[in-house]
Amino acid sequence: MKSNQPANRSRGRPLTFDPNEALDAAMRVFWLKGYEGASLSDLTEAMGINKPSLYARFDDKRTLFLAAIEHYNATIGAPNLQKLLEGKTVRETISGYFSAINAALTSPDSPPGCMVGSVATDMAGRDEEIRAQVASLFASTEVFLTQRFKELGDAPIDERTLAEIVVSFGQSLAARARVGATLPELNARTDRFLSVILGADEPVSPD
Amino acid sequence: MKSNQPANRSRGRPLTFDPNEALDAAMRVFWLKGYEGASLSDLTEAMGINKPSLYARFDDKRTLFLAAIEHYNATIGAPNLQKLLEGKTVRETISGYFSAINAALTSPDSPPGCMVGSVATDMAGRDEEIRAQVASLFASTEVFLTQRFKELGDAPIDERTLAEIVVSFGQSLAARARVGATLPELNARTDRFLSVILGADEPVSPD
DNA sequence: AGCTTTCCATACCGTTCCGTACAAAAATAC
DNA sequence: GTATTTTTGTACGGAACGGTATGGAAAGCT
Repeated sequence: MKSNQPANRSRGRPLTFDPNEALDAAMRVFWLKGYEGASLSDLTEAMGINKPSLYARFDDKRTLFLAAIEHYNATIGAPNLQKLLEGKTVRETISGYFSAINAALTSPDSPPGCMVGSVATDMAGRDEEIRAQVASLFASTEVFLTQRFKELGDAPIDERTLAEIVVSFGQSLAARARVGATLPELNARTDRFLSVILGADEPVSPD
Repeated sequence: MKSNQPANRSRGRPLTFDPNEALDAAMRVFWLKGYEGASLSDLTEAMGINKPSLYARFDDKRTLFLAAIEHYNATIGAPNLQKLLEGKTVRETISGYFSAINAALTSPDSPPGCMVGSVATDMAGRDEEIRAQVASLFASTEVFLTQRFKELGDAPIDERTLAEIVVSFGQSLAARARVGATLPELNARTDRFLSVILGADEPVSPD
């Protein structure tokens, strides 16, 4: 991983922007417009910087995209996964997980759907490094869920299979959100799914 | 729908290309490269025509993309749906359906994954007409499965819910194929899914 | 044949693309 | 204060972008 850091960070003209905020803005542009659909003008405008600053900090457009995927995982994917630690039963855990990702997928503050599940997965078809990165994210998500289900101990079926099915359903929710499904629709779909997988119980949506 | 047909098709210089084959070639370019990632040069080269011919027959790039989605549905999506008519039980039907789409998703003759589920769904986030078109395809697929399950009569759960879950799982298979999953991997995932949804029985994969 | 219709190939249009050169600006170091 | 380091804004390249004008080529019609 090539580093673009200066030799002495304390000297020289200070940055006029927060690199993390700029990366967050870039992530949202890619999330909405896709990789090729996001122009450098789109990016620099949203990031509030000029092109030389972008290149000095993030090398080039493709490297910035890779960083944006990591940033998405760090700021959105991982926090959703942390919801898995709250429930005390498999049902509570899965329900809380879906509740969190459904809200994220339909947040009015963000582009629709999942950046990894739609934009990066599309891009995975034509870029080997991104393909491997996204495949790794999918796989590690399933590993994480499998581990959590085993810790909880009350899964009605094989934990890995349950994790596969839960992650798979989550991916389909992302696709639905991308094509316009609302939060209540996603929650209703989730409730029906849970009823089939785990048997009838309290729904995700409180109404 | 604006038509670009000539007034008298029998007169004048004949076409030197098959419009349907050209559309098929364009579909594959979009399928691999995405909408913005597919340049007119990419398209015309794959279609074997020049730009004026493309514009005379398909209006412009975006209209060609819409036509490519329809072509995908007609040549790949619909034939897979027809597999639903072959089985005599819900299990046979679902198993045959997944067997067909898993093969399509990993065909060495095509780009990986599903054009609608990856490329068009990504694009749906930034183009209202495409969003509506893809949402309609998703919805009608679920309607078709629901109807078929009701005809078969042996669904163990509510037919619409089963259709939702089956289509959702199919979408996740498409995402997995896009990021590199092989046919055996998809079939294995499918077998585990079917065991949970419908109970243990013969697997999709014969080995 | 000559006319009309349609299509093809080249060449071109203005714009936007990604990326960079350059010099002024703003900070620390001495 | 002067030198050094780093970032900033502007301005610019060469290439590729989506799209089109134009003139010739290839067919049917009369």
